[in-house]
Amino acid sequence: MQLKELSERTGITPASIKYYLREGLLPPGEAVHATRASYTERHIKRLQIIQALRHIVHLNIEQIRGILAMADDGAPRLAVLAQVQRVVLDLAVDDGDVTRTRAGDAVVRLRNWPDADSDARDALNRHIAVMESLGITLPMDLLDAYSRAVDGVAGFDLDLTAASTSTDDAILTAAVGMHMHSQLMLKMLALAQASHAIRRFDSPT
Amino acid sequence: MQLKELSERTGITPASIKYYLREGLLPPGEAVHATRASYTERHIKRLQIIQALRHIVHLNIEQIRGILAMADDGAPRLAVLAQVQRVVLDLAVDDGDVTRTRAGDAVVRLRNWPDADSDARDALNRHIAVMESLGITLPMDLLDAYSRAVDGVAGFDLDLTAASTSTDDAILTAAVGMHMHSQLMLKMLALAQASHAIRRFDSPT
DNA sequence: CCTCTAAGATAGAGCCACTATCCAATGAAT
DNA sequence: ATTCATTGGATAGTGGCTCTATCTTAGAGG
Repeated sequence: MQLKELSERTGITPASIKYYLREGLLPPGEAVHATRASYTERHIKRLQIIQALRHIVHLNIEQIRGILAMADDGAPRLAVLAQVQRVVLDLAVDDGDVTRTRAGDAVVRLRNWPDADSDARDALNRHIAVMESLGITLPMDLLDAYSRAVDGVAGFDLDLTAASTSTDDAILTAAVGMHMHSQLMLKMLALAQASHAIRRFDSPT
Repeated sequence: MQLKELSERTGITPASIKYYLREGLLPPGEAVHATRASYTERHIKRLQIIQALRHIVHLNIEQIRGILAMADDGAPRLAVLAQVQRVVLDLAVDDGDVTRTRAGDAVVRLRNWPDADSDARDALNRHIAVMESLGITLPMDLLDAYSRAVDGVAGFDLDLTAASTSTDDAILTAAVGMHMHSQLMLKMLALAQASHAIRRFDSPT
């Protein structure tokens, strides 16, 4: 198919598609000749992934390019997914001068996780430290409950990504899944807080 | 104190402070006379809140104004905190045409939460529906584990916000707390996934 | 031959959160 | 008394980001 059809089938304007081509997010179509290119179903899928990463997960163009470039360079799937994690966790965040805790390490031991991925563990340690420095204490039994919940879902998510036929699919599943779980937590927390507030202030039993 | 000192003590440029004044995020200082105004500690605190809501929670100016305007209008603290929730949950999100589930209601029953806040419950129902529509299934025992974890922290957070001496403090605690918990979940999930992946692919026991 | 569409290049638009400049007014410092 | 610093108020400009539009050249199919 050519550009126009690609645009119609994805709902993305030709101008935007050209932009994504320029930015290297979308691989060029096969050049039939100098002024005609042909695109495939893979391009449609790729555009859907770009849309999801942009507008659901809220990544910027550069972050998306970094992930997709790895995939296009034929990097092993696990490496690509590690990159997805790194970007979604936003490891570039500057935590400043908080004194680290080792609470994350404790979680790893508690859950009996193999502690190889130091990126994610460091991110967790840093994050817990930041929360503590903000006066949000995290007792071990809370970390226990969180990690237990997350332990269950991780195996399942892994099945999902492993079942993905293409690396592109795996990227989408992983990124959207992480984001959605985090948002789910936000919504549950809100509901829990609202419920507790009602119980505490509205019913002086 | 006057503007210059306010700027020095918060590290925010006078130009930005004027901008926040213009946008109605920061109440004007008490006018000593036509060309001199005096600011108080409250203004310092307010600026810190604005910074946190902007750069940690990533709210935009309009969202911040909506929240702070309620506080300045003397709205009851619970109403202001409900607004904080609404904004952080981003209820404006357009979920489109997913068929709702009642899984959120089930969670409410399971946890024995009083089901008065329909905003948060609707948000949860919608979110679960969106996840299901994306192929992310959420078995009841996962929702059980999530909600159990969150149930514990909600009471504690409520203590924190209740202990806040000012509504401004309560806003800060609530907004930053919600955001931080959600990010914590993201980081734990990443670590769990990494651990599962290692266990599955690196040790073919 | 005429029209459609392509690639490629470049420029412009629109939003957002600042940031800078200019002004008249005015108390404070010397 | 005069100079200086600073204010409120107004207005305009900047920089980053994601598109969006225009223009050119060129080939293909009807």
